[in-house]
Amino acid sequence: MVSDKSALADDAIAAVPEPAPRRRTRSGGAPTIYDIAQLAGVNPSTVSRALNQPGRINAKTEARVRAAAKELDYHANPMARALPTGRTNTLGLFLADITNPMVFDVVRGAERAATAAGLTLVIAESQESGDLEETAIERLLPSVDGVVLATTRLSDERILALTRRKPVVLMNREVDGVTSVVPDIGPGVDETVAHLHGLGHRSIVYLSGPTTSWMSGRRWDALSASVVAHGMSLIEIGPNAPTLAGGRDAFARVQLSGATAVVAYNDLMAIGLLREASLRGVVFPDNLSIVGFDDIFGSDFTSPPLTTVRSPLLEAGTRAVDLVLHAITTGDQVTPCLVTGDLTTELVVRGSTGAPQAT
Amino acid sequence: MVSDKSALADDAIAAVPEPAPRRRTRSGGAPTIYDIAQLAGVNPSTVSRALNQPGRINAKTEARVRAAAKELDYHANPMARALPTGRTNTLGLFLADITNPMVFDVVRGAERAATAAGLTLVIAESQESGDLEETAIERLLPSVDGVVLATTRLSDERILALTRRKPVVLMNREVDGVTSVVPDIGPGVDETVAHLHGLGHRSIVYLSGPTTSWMSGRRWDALSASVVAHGMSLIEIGPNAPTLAGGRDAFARVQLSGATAVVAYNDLMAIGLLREASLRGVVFPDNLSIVGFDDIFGSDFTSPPLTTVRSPLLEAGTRAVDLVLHAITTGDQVTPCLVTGDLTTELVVRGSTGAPQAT
DNA sequence: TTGTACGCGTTATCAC
DNA sequence: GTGATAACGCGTACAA
Repeated sequence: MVSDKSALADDAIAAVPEPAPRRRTRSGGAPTIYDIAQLAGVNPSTVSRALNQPGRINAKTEARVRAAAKELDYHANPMARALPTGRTNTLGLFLADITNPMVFDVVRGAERAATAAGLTLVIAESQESGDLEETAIERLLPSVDGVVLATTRLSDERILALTRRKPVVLMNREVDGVTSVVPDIGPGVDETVAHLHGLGHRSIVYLSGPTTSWMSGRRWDALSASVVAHGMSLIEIGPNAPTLAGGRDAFARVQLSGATAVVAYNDLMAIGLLREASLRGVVFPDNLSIVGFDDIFGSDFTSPPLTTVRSPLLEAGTRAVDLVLHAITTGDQVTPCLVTGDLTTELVVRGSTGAPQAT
Repeated sequence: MVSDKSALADDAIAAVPEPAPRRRTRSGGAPTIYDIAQLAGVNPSTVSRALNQPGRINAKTEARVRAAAKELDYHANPMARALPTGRTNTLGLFLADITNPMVFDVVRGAERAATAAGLTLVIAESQESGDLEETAIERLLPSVDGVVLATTRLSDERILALTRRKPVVLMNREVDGVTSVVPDIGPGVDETVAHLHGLGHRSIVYLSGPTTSWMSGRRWDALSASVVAHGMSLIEIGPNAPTLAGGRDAFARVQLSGATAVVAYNDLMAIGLLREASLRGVVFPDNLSIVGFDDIFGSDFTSPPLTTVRSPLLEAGTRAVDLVLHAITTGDQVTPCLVTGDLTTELVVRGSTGAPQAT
């Protein structure tokens, strides 16, 4: 059920030296504190102390223990350690799609905070599948001290249920009773609408993401509000896959709509649309203006470069992990909250937007 | 040391309903088979069997156990399970830089193979730091059944040492005694050199990556061999950081060298150089031709689009995990080998290469 | 079919 | 300062 030999067959396989012998101790497993204890002539519990509470033990004994540990290439088993302590020193970051460059900054921010706290960050992604996400979380949850759901596709109920098992922080989504970090899209969206209005556009098409994306809904809401304030109109085309292909496939409908300005749910879609439109002879920004969200890797080297709403994703990732850490250290007794304040968005104007030219 | 309260202060924090109560059983921890046993009126070991060996137990008892488990929202603790069995059903994928789009396909390939085998893939990245990689591996190794090192910065010795602890498969690198998966760069490089030669170039500059990158050295070797065969010359500029910035920063030296054609260690560097050069007035491909490696996300929408050597990264990721799986199931008694055969590379010609124009 | 008892590697709580 | 011993949650021979 696991793998077949064919993986090893028929290829250009060059045999190499000796198949290194694994393991070197009695039980056949990795060296344990018992092995060290025996080698150093002390009690296993002394070994544990020597390694975890430096100084609180006879210097000579400690040295002997450390020497033995080094010789055996000993490494504490985190799982055995987690059993009595209940702590794994590990944090889980769950992503829906690791091939969306938008996660770069989230990961980096989370990593920075985790590393600073001496914790290891493990990343799992679900390929946009709620089921895969479900099982990944189920498997990993007991092995981590806390969790950040960066772009979850789970239902509100499932998320709330997780909350009762481990500290959970949500990103880019709000669920009642769950701590979450979501940048304030208001400023960026207002800038966008004002920018388009100033260029002469009177109507905007919103290319929405998946219906399971909470953030896609919020961006629509923010656009709606802002558009009204500017006396403009707004129509939705969607839902679409939040990918290059999703944007590309929406081109026909966009053209049919006669839109002069499109705001896409994210940069991937915006770029997908922009490239397909260019291929079909659309001239940017004369015939069409496009705005995306996230300011991802690559959004500044399309032709023309993409105007987009930038979010402080690195900050957000850091903040999310900090909140998990806080929940862990305070014994999980933290009031669910929504962090939004200084995480604001801004419009980055590039070449994909301009005044509509009468045809 | 872990986090300060400031993370929670001063921001726009909206308090939300009840801080959900965590945990619901005696010991204060997550529900265990003991809780289920008590609720179902059976022995803990019966619970274990009912859950792991469906059918091999009284149907009525099993039903009762399952009902109790569902009611308590029971989830087996993978760490406690791993202790007696020695298996975690988890694979580790280690990356040097998750912000390099080159990892997209590697991750997807690895995920596909892991999921097919019923295992969960956890990803860890080291931000190009050998030390961070070291500690991440140290922490995670005991918690996984096997490991894929996709772009490791570890020394040969350290890698070989890991081999003695858990099944390890290397990607994009060869180390004596370690199983590895490395695409055959020969064809792609030969095509590249022939392509440039055909355009009229007589000299090539190689923008090398970090000295810790094994693959950077191999690409140099392959270029050397091919260049000689074509009666061309080759010079190296480097080492450089394998990033956009690395390519950008190399521009001055490239210009100084008077090169007409540059082959960069990877697409990130190629794109960085291309963009900087464009900014400085270089006209592509008349003044300069650039070729990258990997065919990453975004390499097809630079101006001009990037000519690059594509590797079967998805295939390679799948293959690497299959090999780990094989090592696990056969009890680790696998001869180290090198898979290279059907993993071949090819040149993707785009607009960044052309005939050099006399100035 | 089900219960008993032990081990997995570590930490923590006792004595000494 | 150090040694013995009991958990931690689960799997599993072995006995019943």
